[in-house]
Amino acid sequence: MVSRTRFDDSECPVARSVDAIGDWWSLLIVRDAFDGSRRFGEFQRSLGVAKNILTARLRALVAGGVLESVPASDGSAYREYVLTSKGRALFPVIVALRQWGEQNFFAPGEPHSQLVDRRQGQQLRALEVLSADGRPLDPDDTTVHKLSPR
Amino acid sequence: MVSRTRFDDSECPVARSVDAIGDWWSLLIVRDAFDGSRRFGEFQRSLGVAKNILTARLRALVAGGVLESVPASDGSAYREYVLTSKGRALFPVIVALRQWGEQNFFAPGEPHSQLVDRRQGQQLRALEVLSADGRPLDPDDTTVHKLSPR
DNA sequence: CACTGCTGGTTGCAAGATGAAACCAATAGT
DNA sequence: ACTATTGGTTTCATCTTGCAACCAGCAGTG
Repeated sequence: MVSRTRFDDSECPVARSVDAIGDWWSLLIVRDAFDGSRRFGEFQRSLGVAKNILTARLRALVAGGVLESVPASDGSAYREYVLTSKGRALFPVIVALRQWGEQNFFAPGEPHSQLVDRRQGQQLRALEVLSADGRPLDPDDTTVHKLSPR
Repeated sequence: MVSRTRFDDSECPVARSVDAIGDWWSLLIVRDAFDGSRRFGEFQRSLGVAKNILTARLRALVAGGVLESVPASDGSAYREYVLTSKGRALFPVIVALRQWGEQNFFAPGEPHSQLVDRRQGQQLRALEVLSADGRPLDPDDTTVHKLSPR
């Protein structure tokens, strides 16, 4: 069930990422994990996903090294699912999706959950794609080089 | 088939984004669009996806305002699919996924396609999540506020 | 114009994925 | 000791996916 290369386009890092995450539910699981969810039941109630699906996705995320299963922090005999460092590295992905959603799918003034800096309670700065020397880049300012050697 | 709210968690911008994109194929279509693909056949050859699936995804992306269908630029009677401004705004999402893939799914020195600054041919700077005043933020430095009023 | 191949699809069907619900074992609370 | 909760598994009906065959409209060729 590790399901190699659904997208055989695998010299592209985007395709490998997509393949590693698995599906949309998995991404929402990761989002909830960033937001503090750790237990099976928390994910299930938060997402409203069927339990068999959740089971499969959690297992896949653990197998893929995005989550790991650790003994529960409250001393009970249950287990918890926490982000690995690889999983935490998905932070910019989630933030990018969040900002795209905020900017395109909410009417002005429509309420929505908001990700804020814990220190100051402020909204985050919009992500910027920058060149090596710090210039902001549009899509048109970039090209893809196929198969770059080291 | 506009398929509203597969994820009823829809006060969350991440969920709305995910719902708007549709599925992984759609995301790879968008990636190819950033890389210059415009024609049905280009997407199909590049992705290796079944034609009926590609038809459905292109239609959904057009319906969702991510792509638009315009007369072909080469004077032929065919049509092309180009990113709208909403679609171009997905650039940070694609870049974030690409960087995550590069950093986690390629052995050092393993060749992969690379996104570079067209001006200087350099790799891009890694995306950073920043606070309003420009401090780099870890996941732990942030919290989600539910249902912020404007 | 006739012919031929490409482009951009549609349709039908088999196989796989998904989701709801029932069931269940182990744990925790009382 | 009893009961509720947690974290699943199993079953089954349904939806989605993907392959392959087919096809209509365009484009280039003689």
